Amino acid sequence: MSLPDQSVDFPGWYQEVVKRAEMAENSVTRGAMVIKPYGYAIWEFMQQGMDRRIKETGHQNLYFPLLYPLRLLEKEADHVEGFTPQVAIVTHAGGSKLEEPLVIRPTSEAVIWATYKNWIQSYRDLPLLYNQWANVLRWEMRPRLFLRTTEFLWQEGHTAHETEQEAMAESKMILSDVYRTTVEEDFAMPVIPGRKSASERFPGAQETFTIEALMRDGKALQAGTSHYFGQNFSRAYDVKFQSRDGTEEHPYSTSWGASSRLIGGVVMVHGDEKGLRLPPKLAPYQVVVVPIYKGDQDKAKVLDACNAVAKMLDGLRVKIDDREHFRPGYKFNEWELKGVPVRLEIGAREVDADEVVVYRRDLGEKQTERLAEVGERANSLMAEIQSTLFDQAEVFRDEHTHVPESYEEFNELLSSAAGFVRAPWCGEAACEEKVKAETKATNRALTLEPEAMTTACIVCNNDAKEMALWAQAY
RNA sequence: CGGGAUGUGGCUCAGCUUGGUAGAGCGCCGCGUUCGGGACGCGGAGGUCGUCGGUUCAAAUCCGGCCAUCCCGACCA
Repeated sequence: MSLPDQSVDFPGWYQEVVKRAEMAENSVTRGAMVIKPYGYAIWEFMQQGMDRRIKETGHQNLYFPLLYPLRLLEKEADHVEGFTPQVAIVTHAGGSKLEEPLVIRPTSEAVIWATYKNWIQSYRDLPLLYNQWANVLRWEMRPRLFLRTTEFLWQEGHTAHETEQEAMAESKMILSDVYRTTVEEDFAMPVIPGRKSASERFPGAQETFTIEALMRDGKALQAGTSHYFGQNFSRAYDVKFQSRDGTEEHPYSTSWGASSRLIGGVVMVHGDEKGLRLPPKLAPYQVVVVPIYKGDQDKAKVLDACNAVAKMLDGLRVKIDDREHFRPGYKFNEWELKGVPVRLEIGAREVDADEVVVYRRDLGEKQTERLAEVGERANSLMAEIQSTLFDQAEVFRDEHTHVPESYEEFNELLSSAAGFVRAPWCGEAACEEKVKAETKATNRALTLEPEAMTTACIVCNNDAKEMALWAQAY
């Protein structure tokens, strides 16, 4: 009945929570999951918040096909090299072999740039600020629910710009105004924004920006990435426009994505020994009302009171759990497992006294409230719980961010997945490889803007060029 | 794709060593008693024991092939 201990078996705990909370389960298709209604509802609330911000920053949604010719993927050298190992290819259809194989999109730069070629002739056609919500397929050896599955859901933005400055500004703006705000405000997950080192960059990108979050097991999760491509894709796909000066130029481009993996993140950042703890902004039910009665004489009275209270919670997502075949204690445990932020308990005692028992999942505390004030109280609790979860995660993150003095200490911290480790780096891939081989940890992010360094690389002791954030990662 | 393990009702597993009528807990269905932190009693449904072959009078059990899944490594949102 109880969950595996987080500190003993974190992967087991995660798997159990996701299954028992009815978020998702493994499917008959190896590596691909079934997202169940409770998990999909969380995805929809994430989607709403992010979609709103994408549109507020001037983008429009559109949709490109799931399949596109393999030869398109092959046009950008780094891009194809990066994705080939994970691409599924359709070779047969309509009862015969296809003349030209089609890839199932692992990402859509190829098909989009092959199309943008037709849409861009003049600087007057720019910028193109488009986004799509889609599923993508990347073959996985070792799948894990939400975190790593062969098929996953995401949004991918693809923009084209007149100038380098404009494209660079776009990719940074998305990181801060869409990803960081969505993840921090809606997911209550504090993140560290940064740049990826060359080895961690998206295939084909000149610069990749990231937001990194810390899970409760001390491992990092990349929560969203935004890429600056320069002219890589416009050159590879032969897209040109006539500039204000009349010259012919390749546009500058970006792409950016965040996926259903974030749902795994919310589990691993906020979950505890009782299960999920959902931030109110993502919770399918923000308040659950549990009626408590013995026999039939109290039943009508109590249920009436529950309905009356639910009406006072106008604007909140409320569930009255009036199932008769479960006792209250069972329901308490179930809704705590599912992470519902607030539970109201209403029995004959409360009805007679014009009171309600209020349980908050974030702190695990019960309080008795005046019935007349429960509407107002529930509303203020939503904001309180949202910020408490963020604050708790931030304290955890800060307590698990280390600045080692020596390579020995650095190695020990990373090997034991003690959290984020800040340490100067010379910029050489050889040092990243050594760290990965010895500790399993990778370079998660560099400071958003490069800063002048006067110290030595923690790994090789040569002059440091960057301050880097290191961690084991999902 | 390399190394290790496992396949038995929906789930978790026992039974296999020593071949002989397929079991438990949870879940599910019915009835009743319960109901303020995961209730209990009684009755019931549900399994070609992963698969194909071999040995044997007889195979969940012994032998071999295949398939699948899980864990550990290289890849990844």
